[in-house]
Amino acid sequence: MKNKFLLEMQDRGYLSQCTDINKLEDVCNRGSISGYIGFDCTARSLHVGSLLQIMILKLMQKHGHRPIILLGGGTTLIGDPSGKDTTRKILEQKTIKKNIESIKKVFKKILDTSNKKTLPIFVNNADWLTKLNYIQFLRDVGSHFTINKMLTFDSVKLRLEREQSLSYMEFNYMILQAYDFFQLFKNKKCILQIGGSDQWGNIVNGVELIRRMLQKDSYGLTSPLITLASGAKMGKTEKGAIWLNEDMLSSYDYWQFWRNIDDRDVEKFLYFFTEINIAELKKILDKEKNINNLKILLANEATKLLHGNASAKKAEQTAKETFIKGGLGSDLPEIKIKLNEIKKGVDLLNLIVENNILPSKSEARRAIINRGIKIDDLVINDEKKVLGLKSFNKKKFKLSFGKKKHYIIKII
RNA sequence: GGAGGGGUACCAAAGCGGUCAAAUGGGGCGGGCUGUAAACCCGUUGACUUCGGUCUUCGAAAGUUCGAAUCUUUCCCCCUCCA
Repeated sequence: MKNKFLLEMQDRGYLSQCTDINKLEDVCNRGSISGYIGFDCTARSLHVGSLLQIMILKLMQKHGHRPIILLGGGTTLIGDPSGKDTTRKILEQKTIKKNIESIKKVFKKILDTSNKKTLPIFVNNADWLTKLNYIQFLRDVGSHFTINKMLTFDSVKLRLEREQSLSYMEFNYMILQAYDFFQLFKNKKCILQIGGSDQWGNIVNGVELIRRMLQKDSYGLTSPLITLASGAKMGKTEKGAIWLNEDMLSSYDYWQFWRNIDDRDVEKFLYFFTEINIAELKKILDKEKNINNLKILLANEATKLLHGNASAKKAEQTAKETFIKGGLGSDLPEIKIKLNEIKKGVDLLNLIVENNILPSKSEARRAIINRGIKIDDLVINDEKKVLGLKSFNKKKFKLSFGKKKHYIIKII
């Protein structure tokens, strides 16, 4: 492979399958192309599970191509059955609109918005999908799909095999996604669709639809599904989802997420989620044998991409202060208590719950019983502890829950 | 439309009149070991509590009973087979 863009895709491990890699290479060699990736709008923020896709868009820019971000305002109304066991709840249009606005922020942060040639384009498929005329659509588009074939796609097949119901609504998802590609091909000269490997079927459908309706070539390519060494899904734990929007997860917590990656995933993630060029990265990996330094590098680089260099450095500094020196880093979440309140005495359980350190008093109590709550590194044994002025003589102290969650308590 | 099976905590799954805030496994959280890792070990996992208890929970509602996740009725939802 000679095309620089595709070569780097491959070297970084972004490449899984392509509908026609040789032809795509020819097209890329001839000049700048536009390619799109679709994103779900089911939440106010994307999480790290979508980060690889964003990295690919960024890589396109690096090599002079234009990324198109399709925010699935229309398809989110339906719900993609790929990889889902059950129908998910249907969102209201209003919510989806809000989600889209919120999600856009992250793209604007990560992607390059200064170069006109590769300026990202945002599209919302609600713009065309919600205007479709059912009969017309069935005739124009539906006629190109056979049920026989649709039944063979994994997204459908798996559901049926597992004897899980699949609504007619969801069954149509793949047609709508194919139609999205068709629209973008026609109106934005978008010749490439990229997606996770679970999207392969949907992407191929789009390529075929374009061929049938316009007799034109388009291309699809997928990135591998990220597998964690632990077997868990990337960033998908219900409780601690790693959100990309800063109002949902602070840059410090984001940095911590990368710092705490499984040893076995570190090298792979350095290729995936940093912009360090490959030759240099290889050198670093060759030289640096201390896995913890590599994790710090990963955390810094990944945080830099999303929150900027200053935030990354601040997070690193805070981590150093907190974990190495056992002190107080400035980036730790701050809890303020008024002087006259502390004079009256502040109930520790209430303090923990009111500041969302734990969701209920019962859990807070349990944490104390399990020796999980510390003040200035001293284990609290008394679940009825009331903090008064005598408890300490500084203006600031550290409240810790477990080994990793620390808070600054500040008296004002 | 007909026949049957089923809906239990974050998930899976047991319980089928009191000893059930509900076995067990997974996940989560905390502790130990370590390197802010993994593996392993231990604890914990509805809420409130003056730590005596109290309140809410087994698809929904109503009922039987001293007492219901467990029995009855109606309703809602899911699955299988037949039409």
